[in-house]
Parts: sequence; structure tokens; C-alpha cells
Amino acid sequence: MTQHLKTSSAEAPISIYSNGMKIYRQGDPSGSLYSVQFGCVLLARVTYGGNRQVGGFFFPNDVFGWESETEHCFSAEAAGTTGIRVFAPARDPNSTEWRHKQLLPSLTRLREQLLIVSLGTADARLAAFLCDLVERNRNDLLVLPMHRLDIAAYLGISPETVSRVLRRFKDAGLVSVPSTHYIKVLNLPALQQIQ
Amino acid sequence: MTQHLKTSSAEAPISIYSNGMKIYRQGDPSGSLYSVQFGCVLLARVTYGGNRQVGGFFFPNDVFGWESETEHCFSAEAAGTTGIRVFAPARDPNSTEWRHKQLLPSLTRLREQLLIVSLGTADARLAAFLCDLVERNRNDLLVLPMHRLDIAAYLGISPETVSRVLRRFKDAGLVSVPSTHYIKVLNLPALQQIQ
DNA sequence: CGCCAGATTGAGTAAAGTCAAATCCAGTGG
DNA sequence: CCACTGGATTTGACTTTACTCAATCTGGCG
Repeated sequence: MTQHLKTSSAEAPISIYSNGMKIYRQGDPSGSLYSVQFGCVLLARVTYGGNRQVGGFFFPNDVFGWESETEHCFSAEAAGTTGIRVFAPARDPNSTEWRHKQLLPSLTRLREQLLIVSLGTADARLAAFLCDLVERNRNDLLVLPMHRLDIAAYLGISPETVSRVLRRFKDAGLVSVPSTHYIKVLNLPALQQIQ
Repeated sequence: MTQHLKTSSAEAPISIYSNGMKIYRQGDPSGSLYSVQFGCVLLARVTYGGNRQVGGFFFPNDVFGWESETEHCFSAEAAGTTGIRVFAPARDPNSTEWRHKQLLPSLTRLREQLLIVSLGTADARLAAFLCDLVERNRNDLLVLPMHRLDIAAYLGISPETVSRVLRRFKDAGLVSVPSTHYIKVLNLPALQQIQ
């Protein structure tokens, strides 16, 4: 199912994953880094109580796979057909340099996520989530290959609430939803002001 | 009061801040790192809507001050009397090495925070918060010099709810609260299972 | 064309927010 | 040392929000 494509240069090869496949699993040895080429990846883990938690979504040019331990504490799953470039654990200093360059933006990104999720209302969270995606995509038309359940787990709300809030946004003319996995943001300023 | 960190650079001096003082402000130039020696530091910022958001708490041996931009996007405030060691922007490679060692744990820490805040109920969030602190402190007696308002902002709930949940925990014998800024965890396993 | 998982909608319930009042505490000054 | 005082915290009553559970709808796929 996984294909390896050679790129023109000496860069790392691209692996292609289909919807739902795991790039790595919770407990797998860590060390490699992964860069999304196309599609979407989500980090997920299961709590002791059996609940699914989603730790983040990654889109093209995002880098994931960081761990401070020797094991991954999340699984990484492809949402929709997804291309990944793998960077094996670094040995030469040039590669180390590259890794460090990627790390600080990841930290900033995580901080943004934290603030989205700590917002008071479901409306504010979903609005902030959509605004964040528009900014990262530089495009009003969002492709969301993941399930509503994953968005809900990520935002810390129920999937039914995601549905209802999205409907409210539609009725208010803030977004349009041409199909399940596409959302077009029609009024970004209004979305940004929701709290 | 003077401790030696395992770093090749000359020992940095300790600055002492009193309750509520700012170590740096939102918008200040970034670059230096800060290590908490005693007390507690919190990161805070104000949204466009005027709401206060708390990005994290830092206790002894925690390092903060990371930015991927040239400006701080949070303010850092002392909660209670707090000692800080400042590490100026690195120039020698040894110091760079030290900085990178600190960075990955910060990322992991942030990920834990994200999962605490994305929990469904206020009880689960406060319980996870307390468990996290016990683990970091290696001590059942928690010192929480920050205001309830800051804990509430951090957890994404109202201060009244923090109070009420804490009372429920007290009544259930899970914690005792000898005074406002001290919480003793009496039944950690039970707290860990709340969700 | 029918099937099934995912998504949406609806109704009732539980949880958390808001606003207001009461209480507690730390810091101040007598 | 102790009373005073203003801000912080807690408690109470009520309202709003979001969750739960169940039913319905939709779209992709054999």
C-alpha cells in the first residue's frame, strides 16, 4: 500500500499513505522526522480511560515526529491520501542544523493550538480553528480530510456540537460547506471576532 | 541560593521578582532564555477581544522564553516571590547545545498542557492539572502562588468553577486545601481516573 | 440499488457560565 | 498586637450552553 517515489535530487523519498493508515504508532521508537508533502496527518492517542485524543493536524510543509523520549507517545495517521517525506535520525551537523530550524516554529504552533482549545465556547474554538487553517493555507477554501470526530476530539467538544456550530456559521453566512470535507470561509473578519 | 547549572558558560546571575512583576512583556525583543530557580512564572497575553489567556506555568528548573519570532508573544509574570536565572542569546556553540537540550522537553510539556485543556469536563481538567503538578513537583503538597483567575484562564474555565470543583474534590477526600495557595493531594490514583 | 458508516438533527438532561452576595485573607496602619 | 480594609475567593440562584442518546439523513461503494 505504501509506495516510495524517488525525487529528482538526493532528498528523502516520499511515502504515500492512504486514508487512515498509520505513519507510526504510539510506542514505536522515535528519532525520525516527517514532513507532509500533500494531504493531512493527525496525531492521536488513547487515554487510560479509553478516550481518543487528537494532538494536532499537520498540512503540507508542516514537520512532525518530535519526541523528547525514545518512544512516540502519539500515533500519526494519514487523513485522506497523504504524501510524507521521512528524515532519518540526524548524524551529520548540517542535518542537525535543519532539525533545529524546524523545532521553534513547531513550539509556536503548539502554543497557538493550546490557546484555541482553551477558548470558552464551542463557537469560539471552531471559529479560531478555521481562522488558523485559513492562515496556514493562505486560502479560503479549506480541505479537511479528517472525520468530524477527529475535529471534535481535537477541539475538546462533541461531534454533534461541531455539526451544530458549523450549521450556525452556515446560516450566518460565515462559511459554506460544499461537501463534508470542504469548508469555504466567506467572512474571515467575522469569524475572527467570535468569542 | 546560588546553584550551578551544568553549562559551560559563566554562571548567570539570579534576578528576584516579587509577586505580579513582569520578567518580560508581550512585544519585547526575544532571544534570552530564563530558568526558574524558585517560585513560579506564568505566561499571559491579552486577546483582541480583551480576554486574558494564560499559556503556561513554570516551576523550578523549568526553562521559558522560547520564541520563533523576534518578539515575545506573551508576557512572563512572577507568581509569588520568584528567582530567575537569565541566559542571554547564545554565541558560543556549547551554549547552543544547552539550549537545544532544553527545547524538546518544552515541546513535550506543551503537548501535555494541550491534552489537559482539551479534556471534556472541568473536573477532568482540574484533576489532570493537579496530577501534572504532583508529577513535576515529585511532592503531594502543591504550592500554587498564582491566583485562581490565572488557573481558570489556563484551564479555559471560569474561576467560580475552579472553586466549585475544588470543593467537590475536598468533599470527596481527594485533596485538602490548608490555605488558598496550598493544595495537598490525598488520593492521586482517584484524581488520575477522573474524566 | 441497497447497504453502512459517518454526519446531521431533535429532545431532554447535565454541566458550566453569569451575576450578585457573602466570606476570607493579606497587607496596612494604628 | 490587633482592627481595618480592599481585593480575592467562595457560595448561591438562575441562565445559557453543551452533552447524551436516539432518530434521521447523506454519500460512497460494492
